[in-house]
Amino acid sequence: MESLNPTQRRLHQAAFRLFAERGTSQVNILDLAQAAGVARGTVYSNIDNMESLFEAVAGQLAAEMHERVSKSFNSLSDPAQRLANGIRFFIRRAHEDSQWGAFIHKFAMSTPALREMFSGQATTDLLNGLSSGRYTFRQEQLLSILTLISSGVLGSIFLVLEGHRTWREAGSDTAELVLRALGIPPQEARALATSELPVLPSPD
Amino acid sequence: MESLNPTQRRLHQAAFRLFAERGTSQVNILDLAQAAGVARGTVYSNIDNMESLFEAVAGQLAAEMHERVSKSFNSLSDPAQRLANGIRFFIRRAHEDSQWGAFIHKFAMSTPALREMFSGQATTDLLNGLSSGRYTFRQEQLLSILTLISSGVLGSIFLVLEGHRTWREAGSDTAELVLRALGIPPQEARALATSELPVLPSPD
DNA sequence: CGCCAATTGAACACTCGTGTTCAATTGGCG
DNA sequence: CGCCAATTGAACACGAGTGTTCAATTGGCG
Repeated sequence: MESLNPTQRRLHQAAFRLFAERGTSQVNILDLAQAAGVARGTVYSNIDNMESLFEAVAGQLAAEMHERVSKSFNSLSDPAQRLANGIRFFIRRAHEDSQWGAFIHKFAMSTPALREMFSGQATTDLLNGLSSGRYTFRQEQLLSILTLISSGVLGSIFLVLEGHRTWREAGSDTAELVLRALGIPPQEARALATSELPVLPSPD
Repeated sequence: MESLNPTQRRLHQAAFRLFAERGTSQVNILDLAQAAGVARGTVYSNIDNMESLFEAVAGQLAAEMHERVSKSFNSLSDPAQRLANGIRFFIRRAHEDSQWGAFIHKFAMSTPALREMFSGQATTDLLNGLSSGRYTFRQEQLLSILTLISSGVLGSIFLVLEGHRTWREAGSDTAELVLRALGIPPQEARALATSELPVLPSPD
């Protein structure tokens, strides 16, 4: 992952936009060149192929989001509050940057870097919450729970992108439902899910 | 939706298989012809184009599943038991017929017929359960709940297809978590989610 | 100013897929 | 047996995209 020159940066940004809007298979070299404001020849001399470009873009997005969420979690110790906030961070960001949302919604499950972004932090938090008695579930269910959370967040992002719900509604609903599923009492689940949501820290 | 002659039936079956395995954009006419054991010319004289073929296949699948699930529900009045069974029907079937599972997982959200299959029955059951006091959620949350259920089932199907969990585990976990999210007491949620699951009735 | 690396954009040769046409073949049925 | 509709498979004419090459142009910098 060499650092990028200005032309490569423009290509990556344009690629991100096009992938988000159309999906990988609908983006060709000419589109990319035009979107980046660059000649076709320049594309070939700056990237290897679409596939590695996609991996690079997805990896960058995953790393950036993971870092910002982790940073925000430094000041939170309660696993349930972290989970409620994590869920809402993703949903709010999808609303604030619909290209980001569309990209996540399309590709979150399709490449390891993005899957990891979703479940990495959550896994340890779930286990912490379980051993501290905050959650009540059986440990064998961990994978099913992670899946429900990831899928649920993606579904909510879709809802928000389509305009069926606001990010606040979708975010707090999803967080509340997940917490209830994990054994948090309804009233507390609701409080955690509707608490003030901090600004996501900026990356380095 | 004219009824199909034998050649068309073979084409639809082959298309179903290929769509499930590769996704729509990776299936071309020649592949389809070979998979159906038919000449390329025969394809063109039996179907209009890939898109309408896909719609037909998806519509047929949705109608068949919807009918079978509805039939099974005739003998169940408890909305929570219906929901637990509905969730597990989908997950078990994905296991028993992995092509079916792959098809659903890829396309469940991409065409109206399949979306309807997922949420049609569930909507009325959720509202019944709410007004009968079986569930505790706020009515504005209905859409978020439907999304969580649909997404969760799809995620579980993926887990089962990948071999990360058995259908029994994924099915009962998902049903249990959803019921808990809806306010069913944990112990009862578990009982409903692990109850004997009837055979899915055959279509007409 | 003049150098040099990067960019430009046209031209090529290629692959793969679509959709059409059509003469020849097949096979089920009266 | 012979008819006729369906199937076959090859041949066409396209269009779209890939990846390469390269002479000409640009523009930042010493």
